[in-house]
Amino acid sequence: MRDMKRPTRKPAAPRRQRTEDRRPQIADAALRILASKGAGHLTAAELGREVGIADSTIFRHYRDMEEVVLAAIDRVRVLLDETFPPADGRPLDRLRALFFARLALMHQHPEVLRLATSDRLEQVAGPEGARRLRETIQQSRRFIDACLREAQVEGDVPASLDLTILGWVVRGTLQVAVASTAGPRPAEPRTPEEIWAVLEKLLRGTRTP
Amino acid sequence: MRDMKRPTRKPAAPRRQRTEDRRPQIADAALRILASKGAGHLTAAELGREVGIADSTIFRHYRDMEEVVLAAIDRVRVLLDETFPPADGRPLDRLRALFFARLALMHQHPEVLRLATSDRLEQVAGPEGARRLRETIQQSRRFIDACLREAQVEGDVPASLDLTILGWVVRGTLQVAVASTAGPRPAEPRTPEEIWAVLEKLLRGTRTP
Amino acid sequence: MRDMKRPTRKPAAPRRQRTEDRRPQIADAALRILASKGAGHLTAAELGREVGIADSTIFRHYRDMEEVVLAAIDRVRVLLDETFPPADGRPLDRLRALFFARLALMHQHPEVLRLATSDRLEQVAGPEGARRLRETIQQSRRFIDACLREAQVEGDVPASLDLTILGWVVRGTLQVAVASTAGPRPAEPRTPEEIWAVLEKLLRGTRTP
Amino acid sequence: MRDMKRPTRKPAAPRRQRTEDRRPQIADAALRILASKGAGHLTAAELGREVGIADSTIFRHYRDMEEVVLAAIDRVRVLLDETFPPADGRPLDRLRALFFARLALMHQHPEVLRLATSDRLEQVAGPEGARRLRETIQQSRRFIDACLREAQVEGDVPASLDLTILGWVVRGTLQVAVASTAGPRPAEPRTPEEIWAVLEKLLRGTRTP
DNA sequence: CATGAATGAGATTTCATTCAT
DNA sequence: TATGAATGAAATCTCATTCAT
Repeated sequence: MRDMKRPTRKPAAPRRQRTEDRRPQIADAALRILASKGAGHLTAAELGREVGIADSTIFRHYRDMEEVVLAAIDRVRVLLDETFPPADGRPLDRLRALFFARLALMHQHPEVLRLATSDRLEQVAGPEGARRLRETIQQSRRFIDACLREAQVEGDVPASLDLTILGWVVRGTLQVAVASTAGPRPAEPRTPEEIWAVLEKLLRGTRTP
Repeated sequence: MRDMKRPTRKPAAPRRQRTEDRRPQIADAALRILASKGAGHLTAAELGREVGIADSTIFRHYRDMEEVVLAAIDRVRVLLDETFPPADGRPLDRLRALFFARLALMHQHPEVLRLATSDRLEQVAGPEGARRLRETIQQSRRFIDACLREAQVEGDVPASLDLTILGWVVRGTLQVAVASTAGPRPAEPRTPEEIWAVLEKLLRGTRTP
Repeated sequence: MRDMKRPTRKPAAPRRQRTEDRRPQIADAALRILASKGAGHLTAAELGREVGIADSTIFRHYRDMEEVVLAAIDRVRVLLDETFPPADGRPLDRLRALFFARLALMHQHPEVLRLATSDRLEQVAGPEGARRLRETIQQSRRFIDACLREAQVEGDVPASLDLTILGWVVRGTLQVAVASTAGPRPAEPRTPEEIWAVLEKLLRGTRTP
Repeated sequence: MRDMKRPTRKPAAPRRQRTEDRRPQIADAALRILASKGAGHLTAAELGREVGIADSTIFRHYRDMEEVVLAAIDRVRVLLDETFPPADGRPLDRLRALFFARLALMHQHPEVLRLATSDRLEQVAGPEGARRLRETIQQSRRFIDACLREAQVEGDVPASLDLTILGWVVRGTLQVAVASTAGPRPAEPRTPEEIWAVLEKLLRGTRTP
């Protein structure tokens, strides 16, 4: 009710498309709504409006709303998966690559940011969605921890520091950095290079004798 | 009135309490629900069930649901406010004090964690709630930045490192640490001392000559 | 909800009064609300506010809201009853007296107007209230018809005219006159004398040879 | 969505009709309820029962209850508009035509009577409905006044009589006549001809020299 | 006598979902 | 494939009324 006038009508996508084409359209629309208006606005009606079809048509392509959310989550998972760099090279370089790829992804797809950090989505997505989301997050965690472990072995990062906690530092920094630089116009923009430079110095040890 | 049909009224049994007592009970229940089930489950019915009163009774104590959420937010704000240490002492000590206080708070009140990090609560809380929440978050940011700035001036933290980004590191670490150690049974528990030790070493510079 | 702010607090009548005193206060308040805001706003809460007591206190003095409305109706009935002039004198004079008394009453108690003409009140008041209301209206009808009948007998009004229809003319004129001159600031005010003059001329026959 | 619990959905049996058909059905039902049971009973549930659809279905065809009432009012307005006779002919003839048309309308559509005379509908209808209703009433007033003014000019009605008050007489008579002859079984039925005959004689002046 | 707390019924409205066309 | 009509469940909120204090 609050915001009743929504004149943004999509350009009326060509009618009658195949399910194979509609499904990603709907999942993307869900992602967009999730990002711009929040889970509370992700309704069949809103979704239909965004895609340019009737709300009831959603259910020709997905069994129910839960499936739609699941599909949206899976799109995020794919995008996030693509940010994992190849397993070769020096560990801190791999970590930097992930860092850059994540920041870039969040800039191109701010929707993903919301999904990835929204701890509440779990409840929207139901148990299955939560599971998949957790899985993806675990994957990131494992990748980061592996990099750090190797970096300690190779002496790039002081071996005296608790690995788990180092992982928290890296993940936390990434989270806040993404949240602080994505979005319409960040208050204090920093380039990925600047951010990584600081983080790498911290990890390597910054004190010169 | 309207209809004049007055069917069986139940004897209205249970507890009677004063509004002064009920209001915090309701606000706390809201916080608990928010934490355990998410904003989507924060309904008057659920709230009533949690408190042990009828859903309609909620509205004797709060004008509407928005006011309930606002009250819940304010409880969080008070708790968070209390974690700011006095402004004296060395900057990194002040930072550590905040760090410990926040971790302790989140252990005692895991609900707060959810609220404080839920980016979507804004939509639940409405514009006013969002404003208050942002205000509190800004406050933390400013406190941390001030500590880091002083620490740089005093030479505890390398002056060459970008202050803003350092702030992201600290806030991020705190966020992830809280999320990783609060909750029912954390996978890899760490004491606040351990966490802070790592973070402080990173900030001071860990490389020995 | 629409109009939430109602700063008009009554001067806080002395607390603790006897039922005998409270009952008329409540009935009058009901009348006032009915007049100013309509039947839809006649709620126990509003009533309590108007009287200066709690809503639940209403039910110490009246069994339920229906009784309150009934009491309000009875107050109107009393007021209307007092407008019936004595049965002596010439019939058109008696009619004029009623006319004047009714107009005066409606000016002093505009609430009455609303009640008396609100055909819908019947539904608010329930069957009993409707009955009493009809009774009062019947009384007026009979009085007017009696006057007109005698006037015809005495030759003041042409005997050729249908008595029933003449009654409709008189009652209709009275109704519209009251509605048009009562109220805050009537668009085209007329004095009772002016109104009656026209009506009497019509009844007596205005055509001069 | 929110909860994902999807209990037994009934097979959703009865009639399917187009919105174009449903809207007038609903508006008419509203009119009927308004007439028979009063504004207090005009609820979505009652409306649905009257039309034969679920209450929630109302809101597929009208945005909210206010729109329903507005639609009902507009139906009345159309019906009343159609009772205005063409502007030619002698003024008293035009007046008689309106008189007859109104009486006929009220016999065919007794609901209209209630709406047209319900002074409290304004609160049910909201400001916009009240405005439209007032507009229609003004229109009648102006038409009647114009007829009377011309009739005075042409000498059909004594010029000495106050025009405004004459208008009140005519409108009042029409109101009471309608109320007295419409409805299930009027106590003292009169034909439109009989009613008009009396009124016209009064207006023209009945006294023979 | 007075009140504040409590409540069940019901009103409006939203929403996911089904079904006939 | 697409849709509009229909629906039951649930959410928010109002209100008359009861009861313990």
